[in-house]
Amino acid sequence: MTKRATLADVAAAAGVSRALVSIVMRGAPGASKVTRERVLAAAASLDYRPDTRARLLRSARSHLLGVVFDVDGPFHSELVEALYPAAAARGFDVTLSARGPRRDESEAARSLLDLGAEALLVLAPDSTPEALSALPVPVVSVLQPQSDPRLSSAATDDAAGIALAVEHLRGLGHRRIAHVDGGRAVGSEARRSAFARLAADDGAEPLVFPGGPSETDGMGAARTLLALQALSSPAELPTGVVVFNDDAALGFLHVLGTAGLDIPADLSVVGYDDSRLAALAHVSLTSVRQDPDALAAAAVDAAAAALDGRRAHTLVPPSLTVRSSTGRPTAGSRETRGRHPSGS
Amino acid sequence: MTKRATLADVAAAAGVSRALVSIVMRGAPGASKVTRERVLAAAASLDYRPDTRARLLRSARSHLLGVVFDVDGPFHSELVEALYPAAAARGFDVTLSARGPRRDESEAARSLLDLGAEALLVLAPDSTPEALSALPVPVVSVLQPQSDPRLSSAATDDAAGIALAVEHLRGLGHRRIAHVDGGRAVGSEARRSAFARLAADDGAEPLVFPGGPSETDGMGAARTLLALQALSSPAELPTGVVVFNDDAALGFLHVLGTAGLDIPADLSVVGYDDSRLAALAHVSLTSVRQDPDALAAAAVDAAAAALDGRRAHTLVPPSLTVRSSTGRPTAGSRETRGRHPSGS
DNA sequence: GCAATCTTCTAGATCGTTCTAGTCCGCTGT
DNA sequence: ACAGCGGACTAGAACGATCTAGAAGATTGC
Repeated sequence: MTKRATLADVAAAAGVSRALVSIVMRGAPGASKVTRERVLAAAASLDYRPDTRARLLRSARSHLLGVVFDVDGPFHSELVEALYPAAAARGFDVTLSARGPRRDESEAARSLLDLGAEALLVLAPDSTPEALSALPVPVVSVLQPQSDPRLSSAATDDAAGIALAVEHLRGLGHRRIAHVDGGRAVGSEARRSAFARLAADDGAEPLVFPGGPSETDGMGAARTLLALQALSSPAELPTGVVVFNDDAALGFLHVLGTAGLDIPADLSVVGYDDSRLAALAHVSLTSVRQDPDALAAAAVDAAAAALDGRRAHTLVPPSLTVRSSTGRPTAGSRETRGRHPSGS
Repeated sequence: MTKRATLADVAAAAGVSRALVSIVMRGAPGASKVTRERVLAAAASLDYRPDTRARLLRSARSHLLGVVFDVDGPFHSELVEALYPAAAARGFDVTLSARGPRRDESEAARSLLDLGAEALLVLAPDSTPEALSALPVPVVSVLQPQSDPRLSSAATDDAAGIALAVEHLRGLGHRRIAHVDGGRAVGSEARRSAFARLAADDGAEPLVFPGGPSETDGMGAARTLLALQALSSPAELPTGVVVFNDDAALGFLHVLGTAGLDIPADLSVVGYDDSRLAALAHVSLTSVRQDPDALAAAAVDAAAAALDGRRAHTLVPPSLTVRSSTGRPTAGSRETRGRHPSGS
């Protein structure tokens, strides 16, 4: 377990000063081509790696991005992984801090600041814009758009995502399309109002069921739908549903499945996030997919811009992953089999 | 955006030297009670927080633990969250680095070393023991037991976990119990041999289906079982199955469910990890639960011991979360309904 | 031929801590 | 009375990098 090499070691090996080695390692101007190569060779032979701690301590710019994420937030894992190459490509390092039931956002943020992060990327922040902008470094709200001029943001265009889902269903022939919303969850309002706008464009009354971000919320919405089904005429019932996210969609599907509905023959369901869950064979949920690489690039760019004093608010277009929870509506299929078939 | 306070600021405010403030902040001996309180009051009024970078740079012991985890590894998220309080209780800070399809273990480890981590906790390492022990700091293998004397480890007692599952099934009245193994996945060998030992104790031939860690692997094992079912007499078929992990169990359940089997009437299934998946209402899988707090505490203790030159190898007992994928065997239920009922 | 300029390089200060090696002071024991 | 001791405190070096200011040598301008 030998000690790691320092700038001074490399300098001695190459026969130059420490300052010059620093210049070469940073790729800064001020070194001739030949010495540059000599220094790099010496560094390589000593297996030199700059010490992040010392670099952070001294330099005004630390080039370290702090990322606050949820340990099991939907889509967070894909995004975190995409952030590493995106940051590296722009000359940043990345350090992570997890938020969770036992560790809140401000605590996670503080520990990143102590490590010297010069900007923070907060994935789906749950603090207020005031609290975020009070931090002593620029903050980028990722996955949640922000209008606050003191913050930056990089998020998916939720209106476009809802539109993709609705247009997919319309293209399949669905005419009555409902939305199960996200309650008071982050992003719920944007998706709900986008849905309402689309329905209005079509001249229809928007059909929105109250929901939420969790499986349980989806199950509640499904029970509401079943109750409605017992009262209304089939022509008024939706044949396609866009659910707030995959978790809720899963609960929604579960209740309808045990009630005997056939998916997608009786009802087409679209989720949101294209999470691991949606891809399971057992679930196979058509879902709106957010683009992790584009979001990561936009987030890092926003951080870089914020460090130069400019605020950026980027919206990234989503795509749609079609699986087997959506299909053409089969008119009247429910009547032929009775309203509450007791599937077992 | 005012600059953050330093030791010197606190020292000036309290009318003492920087060194004494340092002593007080670290809780080190060498300060009288009255000045200690005066310094703490000054620090609080200035909202002083020690700068991790400078502290790391100067002190031999950095008290920083680096954690390498999988962005979507089963159980990793729970464990990561449990690590924060466990480390804090022992005077360590935690910093994370994600491993994933696009970022390998050694790269993740290197970035932690550059930040000054004095020991590494690697969750379910995929490098060889040689590679891990070649790192210049102590390494703790978490979730995977190690026999290598150069490493430490903190893992769940897989033999006990398999025993819990098997005994649960036996207690329900199951006599023929099978295992779907994890193929070449981490931990598969331990669980398979534990299962074989239990079967041998019972005087039975161990019934092991080749599987793997993924949903697809579980689906394959289920098809093997269905093929066997078409050939054998019912008395020879298993009524209970212990699957390598929850992901595989999910695929296993999916194929059997679409083939018309009733779970748990026809077959009881136990998973492993008690992941978020298992808890979904849609799945409701009985599963072996690993204890995140106990594992986190053992892992941090192992790191602390390793820093003192001692190696520790801890096994933590698991528990069983019983859900609705297991129940009493209903003798002959399959015969009365035919072998391949076409459920829909 | 001499000053001005550019390029290449270096010495030394600096970031905010911790650590080492003291100083100062009051107390004790003989 | 004086060495010895331990508790409270401090000055200044150190950690490993970056940054500022400036020196040495080559090149250019007039």
